[in-house]
Amino acid sequence: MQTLDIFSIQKTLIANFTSAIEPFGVTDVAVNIERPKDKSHGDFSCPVAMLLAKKLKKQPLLIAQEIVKNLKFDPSLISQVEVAPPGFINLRLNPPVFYETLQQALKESADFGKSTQGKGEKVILEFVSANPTGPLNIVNARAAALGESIANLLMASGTETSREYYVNDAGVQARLFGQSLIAACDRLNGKDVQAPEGGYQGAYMDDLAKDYVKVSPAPDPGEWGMEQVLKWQRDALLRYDVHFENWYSEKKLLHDTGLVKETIEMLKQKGLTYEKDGAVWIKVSEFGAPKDEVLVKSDGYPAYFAADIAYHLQKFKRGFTKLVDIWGPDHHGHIIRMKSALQAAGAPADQFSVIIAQQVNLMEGTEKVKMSKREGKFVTMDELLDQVGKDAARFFFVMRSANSHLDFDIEVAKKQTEENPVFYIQYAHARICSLLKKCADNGLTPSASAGEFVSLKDPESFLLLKELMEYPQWVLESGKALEPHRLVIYLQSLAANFHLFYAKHRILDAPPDEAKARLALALGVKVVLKNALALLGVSAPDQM
RNA sequence: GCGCCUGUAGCUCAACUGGAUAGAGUAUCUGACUACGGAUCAGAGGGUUGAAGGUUCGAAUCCUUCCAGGCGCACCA
Repeated sequence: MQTLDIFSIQKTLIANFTSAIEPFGVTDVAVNIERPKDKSHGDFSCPVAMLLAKKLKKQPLLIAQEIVKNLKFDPSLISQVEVAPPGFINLRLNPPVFYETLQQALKESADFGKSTQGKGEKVILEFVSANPTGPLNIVNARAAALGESIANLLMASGTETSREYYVNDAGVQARLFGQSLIAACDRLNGKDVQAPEGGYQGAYMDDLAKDYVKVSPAPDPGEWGMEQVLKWQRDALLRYDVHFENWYSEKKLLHDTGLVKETIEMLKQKGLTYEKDGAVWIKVSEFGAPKDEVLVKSDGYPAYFAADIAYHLQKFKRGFTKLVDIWGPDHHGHIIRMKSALQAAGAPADQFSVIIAQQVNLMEGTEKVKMSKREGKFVTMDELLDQVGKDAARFFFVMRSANSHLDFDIEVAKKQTEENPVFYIQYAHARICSLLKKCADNGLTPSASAGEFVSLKDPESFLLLKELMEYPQWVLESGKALEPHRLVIYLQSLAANFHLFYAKHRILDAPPDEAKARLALALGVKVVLKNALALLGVSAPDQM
């Protein structure tokens, strides 16, 4: 018998349905197997009859009944087929299938959930990419948590993925930053100077100045300062358990190599540019952008946009088939511009997508925390980590979809109580660990093979068995959709179902066969809790 | 003015991308250990999915028009 997992089961079912609808002669309908929202409807559901209804101009319910007549299932796989209004065909799995997948989960352990279902694409995920002119802030922290989790999900499903941090170390920023640092040094010496217009000021600049004056001979203030700030950022991200394969320097890799100039030249040759008011413009408005943009400023320097186009074209040239960027809410207007530019340059623009990590409101209870730089109230990622810790921070940021404007309640995140959703899940894990230990002390060990699980017959056990079986699919889908919050929803449900199972069924003093089977189920839950939390960057403690 | 995002239970958010009776957490109220971790479990109340139309077997989801909030619309990055 071949290995039995959620993917192969679904594949089989789709094949079964596809041949069952062949007699209808409709070819352009894709068979789709869903999880019913209401668990009482069964384990799988197929809405294909409703899709056919339109084409055949017949009642979906009647079509569903006809399909069922044509359906031929392997009886060891499917134990029940039902038609439900308005035309769903619902299926139930044969119980041994669940036992089989639990055995699989226990065997694979830390590898359970990994698959090769997502292989084929080569994804580059660019995120955080904050200017190296100051510490990382809250939105950066959100982007970091999202990016890292998405990368983990993609890789777990076999998608080749690279994480990249684009370092904006060129242009006006660098100059301004250097000047600001000099101004800070002057302030150290008692002079009353401000940072230049649009420059950088704040306690961290003064700290930087104190270190800068100690370095001799004095290096270029802009370059030196940015290196220091980058180091802060790296350290903060490391502390946050966020890693990058590559830090891509705008200056070194795009400007110094002449890539930006080449790109501008290429765009010119394609006839995509024109001159106006002493500047070079790119005709992105012909490709969907609301207006044209400046490529080369009238002072002769390339505009930021030019470097950004070069950078993204380069990503394709480096062999990536899919480009995903995570940007802050203030950049959503750039999406259409970038897409237009890529399209104009002849790149596959639909393979470029942007996730907007929406604004974060820091809350303390019902009160909004003022994000005043001067007061320094948790404006930086480091300060947030000091306050709530890595687990809560990572969890809270991926708990909601990137699109929602997030209220981050520091009070709740700090709490070590049931109000805090992280602890609910971690508690389930710790509880299982403690249970396993206690059982081991009493000479009880979990059973390990499918045949020994037959005593798991109650609805609570089946709920868990089913959820365990579905786990690899949740990993795949959350990754594909670039939405880690889906995995959080899954986790909360798994933890809740375990607590329910635990409250209802005794393990230690059950008859040995039952006890060992239940213990195996608990172990399966523990394995998945730990694996899933790891993908989100949250620890799974053995005790709390 | 134009564009993007958001609007769902008192509050914070889901809803597998058009599917079945719109679900969780929290807050409120009520119940459950002489027992493997009560950081838990069970139950109750709570909804015109911002509003009005439209599309179809079927809409929180799609199209149109409004309303409200946020963010963009630089030869800044």
